[in-house]
Amino acid sequence: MSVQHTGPDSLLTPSEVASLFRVDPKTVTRWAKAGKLSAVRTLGGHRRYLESEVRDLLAGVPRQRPED
Amino acid sequence: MSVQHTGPDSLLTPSEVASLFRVDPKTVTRWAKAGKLSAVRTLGGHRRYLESEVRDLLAGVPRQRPED
DNA sequence: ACCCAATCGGGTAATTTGGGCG
DNA sequence: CTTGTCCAAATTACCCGATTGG
Repeated sequence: MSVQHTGPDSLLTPSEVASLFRVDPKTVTRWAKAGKLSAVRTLGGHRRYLESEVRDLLAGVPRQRPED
Repeated sequence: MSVQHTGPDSLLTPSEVASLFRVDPKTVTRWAKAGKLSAVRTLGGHRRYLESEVRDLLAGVPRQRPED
């Protein structure tokens, strides 16, 4: 039996994230490129986003920023 | 004499790998055919993947590529 | 031997990527 | 500076019937 890890990092596709934010998928890509959103890459280069992080962002939770 | 392996060689099914990457199981098959992912074959021809390798790939660890 | 979900194959739509432009 | 759109190329998703796994 395998135990579920503490961090269930379910992934979202670009279009799914885009729909949640009511934005074009390309915009989500820009956020990832800008480091505003962390992304996992498929072996083909497509991005998958952490659902937990997206939910936090949608809820208005500010992302951990490098010290100013 | 020991036949000890250097690492845990637990195997994952195509659908398990697909879930981890949030892709279709067929896509995982293409990765294997493309040599991006090493696969073990069952006697019936079904593929099984190395958990350790999959975890490395998910973490962004580039695969050791055959010499060009 | 039976059941049924999963994984073969192939083929064809739908997404995604990246760059550049407005 | 951020977002939306156009384009071509690459990657991925869904369709089928047949075989395999447990």
